[in-house]
Amino acid sequence: MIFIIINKYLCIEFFFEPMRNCHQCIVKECNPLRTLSGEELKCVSDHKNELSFKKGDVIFKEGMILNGVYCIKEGKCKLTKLSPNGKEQIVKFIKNGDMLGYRSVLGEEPVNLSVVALEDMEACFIPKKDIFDSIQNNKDFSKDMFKVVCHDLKDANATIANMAQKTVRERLADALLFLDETFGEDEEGSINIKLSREEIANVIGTATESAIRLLSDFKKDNIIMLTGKKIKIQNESALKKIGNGF
Amino acid sequence: MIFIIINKYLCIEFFFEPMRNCHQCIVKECNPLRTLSGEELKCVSDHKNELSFKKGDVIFKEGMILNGVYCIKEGKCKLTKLSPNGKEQIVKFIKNGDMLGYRSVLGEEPVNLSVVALEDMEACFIPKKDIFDSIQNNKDFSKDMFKVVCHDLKDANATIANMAQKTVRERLADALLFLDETFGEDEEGSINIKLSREEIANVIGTATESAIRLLSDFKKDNIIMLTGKKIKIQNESALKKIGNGF
DNA sequence: TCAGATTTATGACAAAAGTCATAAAAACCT
DNA sequence: AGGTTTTTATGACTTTTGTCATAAATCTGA
Repeated sequence: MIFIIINKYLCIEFFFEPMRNCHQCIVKECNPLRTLSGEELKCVSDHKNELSFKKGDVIFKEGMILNGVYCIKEGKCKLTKLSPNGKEQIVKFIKNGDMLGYRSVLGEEPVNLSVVALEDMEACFIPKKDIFDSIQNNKDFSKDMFKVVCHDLKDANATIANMAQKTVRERLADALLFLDETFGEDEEGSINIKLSREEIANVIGTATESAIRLLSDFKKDNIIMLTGKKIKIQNESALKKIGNGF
Repeated sequence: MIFIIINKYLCIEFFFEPMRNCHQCIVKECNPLRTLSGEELKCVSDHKNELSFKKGDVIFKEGMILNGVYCIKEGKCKLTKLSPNGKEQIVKFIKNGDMLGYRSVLGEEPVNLSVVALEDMEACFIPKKDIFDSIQNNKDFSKDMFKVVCHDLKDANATIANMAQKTVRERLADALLFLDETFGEDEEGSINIKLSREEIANVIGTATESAIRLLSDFKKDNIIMLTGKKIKIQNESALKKIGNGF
């Protein structure tokens, strides 16, 4: 941001947004975009649209038609599905380096999940034409995209089995380990994502009160430490045992 | 099968297996193979391997490496995932016309599900090289494969939400509607697949006794008719209501 | 900084679902 | 056909989970 001072009473805030280009963006190295040639990347870079989202912003909603995919530079978001009974289920988390919206674009179907920013976010919107062009012309990109979707499908199948077969307590243990693994830990060792108890409940598919109660239980047993929304895992192996049904 | 009669005491049963070729196979029209050119199809046809499975046969098992995909000509099978607690979860059903194993092949990962035949089956095994070649050279095939995987992912996400948010009763109602929709009905209007109560329980993720009890309840309420393993839906709209939480 | 709103926490109770036991029915196998 | 095994069905009981109520803690905005 640059301040242009006109006189002692007037000052224009000038938002200087350098048009960043994809070649310098390290985030692309985390996802299939890494396979693009210089030329292909230039296309993407020219057509992309830089976007910012504030915490709580809805990036897209169930039922919408998407005209491209998002490449997440910064921030985290949740992908949720609304049940007929009105409860929301968190199906997946997306963080910097991930792509978003490819399921809908590649499947040529409307979006089946809603996406809400959990923090302030920076992302690039890439028109679907560029994605389809790259899939057609770049064998490695195509392969990588298949790998991403197939990996999602593998995860989803595992989640189905867990949701169906495990108790809420087991699922909570799994979820805490997953969050720790996925988002890492801050300086103090706490899981690097802030979720409300309600959101935690929506990850494991239970009532908010049940999630709260079980977190309190884990705390009592010195398995985790709770400080506001911060959660720190103290006894990882105990959590793993619980997650596996012991 | 041809009987070659040698003399009045000796008769050779000669299994005459005509090498069927893919061009004449109508099953391919049901899946992405439909997009293949005559030349591409010839490759597949030359390299394919015709296989038969008996009811109960294991087609492949969690953890295996697959060297190709299956195109199902006849019969149904279940895709299951084993939980750490030893219970099996039925994640998906496959029937004639469907492909099988593409998640693993396209994702270049070991198989994450076990597949067991629910009836006698006929299938063709297609080496992965042919699949990858077609993906590279045939834009339509590639698009169709993306659509299939993405659609699976969409379904899986919906299932996660249902498993997490719905009661066992609601899930059973959904499952019956799903089975009816997927496998159709026989002459008498019964759902065209035979599953044990245990398998039904493994679809919805509950104890066998709970599934039995709830089926009995539905029967008492004249929502379904039970004759052995045959299930006939008598009141579809009631099931739909239950599935949506009423 | 304080009032109101939201989130977290906990108790009491109800409902849902699992487990164990047992019996009846069906399927299977020589 | 008859005995054996497996599957289905049901009761009794326990555990898990959800719901409602309420209070404490935390956050938010003028």
